[in-house]
Amino acid sequence: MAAPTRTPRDRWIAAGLEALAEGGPEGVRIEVLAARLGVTKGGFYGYFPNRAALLTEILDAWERRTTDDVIAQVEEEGGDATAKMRRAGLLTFSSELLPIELAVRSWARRDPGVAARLKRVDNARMGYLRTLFGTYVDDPDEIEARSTLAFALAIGHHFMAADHGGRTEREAMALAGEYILGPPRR
Amino acid sequence: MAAPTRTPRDRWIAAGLEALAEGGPEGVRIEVLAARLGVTKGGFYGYFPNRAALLTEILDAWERRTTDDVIAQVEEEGGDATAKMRRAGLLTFSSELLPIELAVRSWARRDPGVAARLKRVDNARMGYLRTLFGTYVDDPDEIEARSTLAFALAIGHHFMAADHGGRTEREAMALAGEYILGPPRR
DNA sequence: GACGTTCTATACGGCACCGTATATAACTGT
DNA sequence: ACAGTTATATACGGTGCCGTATAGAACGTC
Repeated sequence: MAAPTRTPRDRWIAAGLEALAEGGPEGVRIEVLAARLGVTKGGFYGYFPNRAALLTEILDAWERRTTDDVIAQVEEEGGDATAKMRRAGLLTFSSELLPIELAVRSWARRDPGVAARLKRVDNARMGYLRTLFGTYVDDPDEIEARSTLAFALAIGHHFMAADHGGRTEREAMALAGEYILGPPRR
Repeated sequence: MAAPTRTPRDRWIAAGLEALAEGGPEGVRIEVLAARLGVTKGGFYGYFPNRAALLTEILDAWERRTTDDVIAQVEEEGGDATAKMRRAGLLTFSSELLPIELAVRSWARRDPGVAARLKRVDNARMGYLRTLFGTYVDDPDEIEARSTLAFALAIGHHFMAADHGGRTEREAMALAGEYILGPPRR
């Protein structure tokens, strides 16, 4: 009853996510995506009213993947709080999701809508962190300090360009991670 | 002997720095800068061969300000290591320099030349941090851990969107800072 | 195999910006 | 005043992209 859909909605969004990861929101150009999909933009405007709508759906897709999908996978695996934590971190900062995450974070500094989204996501993650630290740290101030540091480390080191004096970045991160996750001081 | 230079080189660079702070490198558009300077782009191409040259000089200016200028000001004030440290941090993350810094950091993820510059700057800063921590921490691993965490916190928290459970961001940062700068554990 | 339906290609007008070429204005030393 | 010099304005062609309008191609149904 119709021509076969060569390039459905999802493919545009997937291509958009890739472009976002590589070039930020400015890199998401409809004609460029079309070329990459081996298609012209003809079909695009059947699914989306305009470029802004695509960007919104790209963010929707990312938000879902980096929250619900991650949680679902983590809960499926099970394990204690620390194990879940580690797993959530690995999934969230996987090579697939990380570049998108960093692009969104930069984008949020210039777009209030994106900032609001990111706030939702970050608050959920910080809540998770506080819960975890709460299982072996009593002082609420220390819980907040450690959660903030852990989060800032996880995000911040991707924006840092420094070497680590003979150590690999991996080693330095392990040292810093241990320092912040270690047993309570007091 | 000539018409008065209404818009010298430096003004183009200054306007470029502002535009970079507000909109990233994509926001540095010659015709837009000209309009903001109340001028057309006519004069621009007398000073710069093209847009790329302006971007390079913008980075030059930023690099100088955020390294040499900061160091000079810090050294002029004097004081002990901790005082110098604090002062350097305040200057580096001043409301004037901070937005540029964050824009450059995002930019560096997509441009190898910018990444190389940022690496120079970050290495200098990390060296400074290690020296400071070295004055009251002995274990080299702990020095590296603390330096990495302090740096990641300083940068990372500007890319975070989370609230801090009743606390202001300032309070949370103070807690985290104290935790990482405090006396040695062992 | 003609039909309507759905996806895609093509062609277009418009906008924002780049970089060049050329003209005009503003000033200074003589 | 005038010429020489320099900063700026204006006008232009080119590019990359957006969004629309329209035509054609591919397919299931009858």
